[in-house]
Amino acid sequence: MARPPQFDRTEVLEKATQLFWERGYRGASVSDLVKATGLLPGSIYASFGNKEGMFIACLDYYGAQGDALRSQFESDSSPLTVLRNFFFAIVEMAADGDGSRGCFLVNASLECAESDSAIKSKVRDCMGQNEVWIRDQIDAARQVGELSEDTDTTRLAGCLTGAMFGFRVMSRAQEDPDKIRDVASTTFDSLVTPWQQVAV
Amino acid sequence: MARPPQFDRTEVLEKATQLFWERGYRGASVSDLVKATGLLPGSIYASFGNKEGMFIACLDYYGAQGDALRSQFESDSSPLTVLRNFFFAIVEMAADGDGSRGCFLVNASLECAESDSAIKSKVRDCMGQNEVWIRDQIDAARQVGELSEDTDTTRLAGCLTGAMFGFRVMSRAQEDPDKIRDVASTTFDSLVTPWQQVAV
DNA sequence: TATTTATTTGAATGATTGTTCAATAAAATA
DNA sequence: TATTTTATTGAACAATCATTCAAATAAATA
Repeated sequence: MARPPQFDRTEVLEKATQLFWERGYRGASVSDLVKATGLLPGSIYASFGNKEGMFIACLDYYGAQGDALRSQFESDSSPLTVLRNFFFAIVEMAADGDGSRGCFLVNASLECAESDSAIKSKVRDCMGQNEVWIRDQIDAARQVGELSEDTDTTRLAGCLTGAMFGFRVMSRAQEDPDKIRDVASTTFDSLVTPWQQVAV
Repeated sequence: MARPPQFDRTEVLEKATQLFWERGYRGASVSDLVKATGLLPGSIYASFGNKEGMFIACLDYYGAQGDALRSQFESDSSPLTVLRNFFFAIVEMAADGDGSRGCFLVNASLECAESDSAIKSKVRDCMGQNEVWIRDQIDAARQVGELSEDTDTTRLAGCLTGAMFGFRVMSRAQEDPDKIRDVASTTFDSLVTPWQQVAV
């Protein structure tokens, strides 16, 4: 027997995420959030606790979108294709016009020092999930024989994750889209090709 | 016929850079800067114009240290060795205990949106100088025959720069030092080895 | 319809933000 | 030594910051 929230939580998180993504945690004020989401301060604090709580909710929302994106690529086609498709989907997001925002997680990770511990650990969570998924695809590719048995799957996953961080930085730094595509594809091929082999 | 500044500019820039590097542009307040540098607000504004001016001066200072570091590795030994030594010096800085600050330039680039145009362009300047230097070393290595004539030196320089961005992100994200070393060296080798050849 | 519970409102909070400025101090020239 | 020029001082500025809260509102149960 209570009044339900008037606003659509997803819609609010979407708008808040866009704002934080573009301006950063400290660069977006609560009154900016009020303007962007249409919520008044009281509602924000009732629903998210405080500004940090709202930011973490946005990181969560962004992380969940990452989950959705990744699972969208999963299929019964070859694991290496799944991995490649995902990788280059991210490349396109970075190269695209809106890529100048970079990756919300990477941005948040660099903006916040270790003293913002709640934010940092949420960021690490989401990044970790991504890296584990990548390693899972590599493991699967190895198991199917697309990659050599010698493949150090954890290492390769780490390298690809690092490469993705790299071109997301380039995209926020306003690098030429074609250069981002070029660097990303060259790096992907250089890292993966040595372990590739025809399926058994 | 005027009173000279009382403070050592380099000393002040060093302390301010440390602060901005750890906490970010918006995360470090002017009163934090006052505490860290020992300068009072009036002196800061007389010498640097405003907070943004001081931040840009710090980026400049950091960039100049990069110049110094790079030239420190230049020698008459092989260009590829120069490049490798520089690359792994940065790797060690990232893996080291103090690496949790990441790269000041990368941090600044991600924290600031395009609206912070003066900061953005200073960051791009310094990053550009770094990438050009890397390409110069690769060019030299190609000319000496350490790298194949087919080597696309601009592309390789871009890939190595991107890789360095990547592990600097990992270091700010508090990744395990040994993992950073592993990822960095694997990526370097994967990118460079295919073009390497015995000197003519 | 009356009551309960939660949300929304929007003004007000005190703290902190970046910045200014008149007064003071000190070095260098004349 | 007197004068000029700049640096330093540190209090004060208005603006903005994140946050709070009592009142008003609305849905759901009884």
